[in-house]
Amino acid sequence: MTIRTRFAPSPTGYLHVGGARTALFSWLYARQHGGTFILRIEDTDLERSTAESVDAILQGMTWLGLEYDEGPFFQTQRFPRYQEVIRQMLKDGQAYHCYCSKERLEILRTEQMARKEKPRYNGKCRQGVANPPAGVMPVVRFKNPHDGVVVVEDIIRGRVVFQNSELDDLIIARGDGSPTYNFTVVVDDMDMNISHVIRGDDHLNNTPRQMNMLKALGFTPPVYAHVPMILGPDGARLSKRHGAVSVMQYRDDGYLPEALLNYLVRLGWSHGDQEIFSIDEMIKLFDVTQVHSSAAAFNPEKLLWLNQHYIKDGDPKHVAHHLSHHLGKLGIDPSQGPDLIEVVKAQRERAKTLAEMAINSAFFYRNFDSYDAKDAATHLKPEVEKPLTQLRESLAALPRWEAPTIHDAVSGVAEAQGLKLGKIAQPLRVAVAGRAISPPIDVTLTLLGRDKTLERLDAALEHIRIQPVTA
RNA sequence: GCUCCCAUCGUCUAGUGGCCUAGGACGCUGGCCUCUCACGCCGGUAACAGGGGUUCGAAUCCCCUUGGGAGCGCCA
Repeated sequence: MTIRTRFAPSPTGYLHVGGARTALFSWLYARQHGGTFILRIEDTDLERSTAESVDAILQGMTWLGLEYDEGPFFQTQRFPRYQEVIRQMLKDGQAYHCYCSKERLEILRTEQMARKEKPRYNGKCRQGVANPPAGVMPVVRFKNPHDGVVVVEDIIRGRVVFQNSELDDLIIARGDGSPTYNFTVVVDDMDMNISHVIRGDDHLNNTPRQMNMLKALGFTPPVYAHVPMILGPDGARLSKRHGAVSVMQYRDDGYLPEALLNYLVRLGWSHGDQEIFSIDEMIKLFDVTQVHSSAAAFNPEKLLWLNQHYIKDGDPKHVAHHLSHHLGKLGIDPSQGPDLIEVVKAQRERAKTLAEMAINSAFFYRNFDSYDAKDAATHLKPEVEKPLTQLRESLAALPRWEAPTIHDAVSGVAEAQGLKLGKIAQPLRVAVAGRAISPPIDVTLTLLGRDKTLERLDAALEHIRIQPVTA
């Protein structure tokens, strides 16, 4: 059997982490079986769908690396096909026109709720309407069976049984003739030969209706896998008020796509005690049937930890590639300064995000505007003028500008002055980096280069001389 | 309200009847390392929602309660 999975977002917003997770699961499933992954844009809601959202979703998929083999297909371009199926169903008596007004339906719903019943269409027009009211564009409803049950053999939920008596005749075409969601899904899954539908469990209740329509059309339903939703850290359904839910927001905040993917794959699924999964490992080890049936809460701290891990252990070249995007946002051109890959190697252990790393690395590429006030007050004091002056001479005289010789020079001056290394390294650090945070001082100076180092040392000495002696 | 789904540390999870005085990870926290910030290393904190069964034996199976979630649209 050929495996064909699909991701079918509606373009009414950005790609959010919940969607990204179901997309990942579908993609993984297709990849591990040598199958096909299809992207389908469900834009039948003309009111809410936007081209910007389509772009945002495509962009998110690309950034995550979830490449699709077919698509993107747009449902709005398949209207003729839906009309064709609707006509056929009407003709075969599997669907019928309904002239009930929205108002009447609303009253019906209210009455049913008052009677503590599940609100549903009562089938008024099901047997045909003798005198269709003039000027009313009827909707088309699917004739759902009255009796029997629909059994969903969900590969992550297990067997779920629905009574047909609980289901009503859903609308498959609006008054204006446009098809509705539950219907287009059925036609598309059928036409696209989808073998496995992996989607959010908010669709579990739609499944029996879809299966009934598939059956009416003579098509064997695909295998279903309903993955639980993602909850916010507070246990409520994940939403915008929980902060970042957009995939692209994570890019902008300095996350690596592999970190997000790794975080998402471990949400509701595990492989023993393993926490770190490369894409290849995910493809090899992921098992949809083992996905938890309970909802999982999104934990930003753990994502951050994973991001740090990938920054720290990832290929420096790869990290540098993504870092340059963030340096660019700071107005920095990484080609004007030390080799970015070397900067990454120096900084990788001290940043949880690329945005943070960019800020921490800015001083390599441009002069800082001012010293961190607290760090300057602590370290750029009159008593370091002498050691720093001596250090300046020592550094200026070095035959070669490389880490070991720089280190020897710094510790040599410290020793000569009877100071611990930190007593000289810290002022030096503030002098060149603007604050008391940087990679090891010898590495920092090596990357910064001799000219800038001496230049900034001179500026620091000047700063020490002109500051008021009251301190 | 009705239907469906779910329930192990704060969070993600291991666990599929004895290996569990419940393991790992994030977080938090004590210590070590140290030129800063970090990384790393060692240690600590903390859970089977409650009640009934089944069984020689239950976190694991069944039922009930409670608590969460989803659906019930001419939205997807």
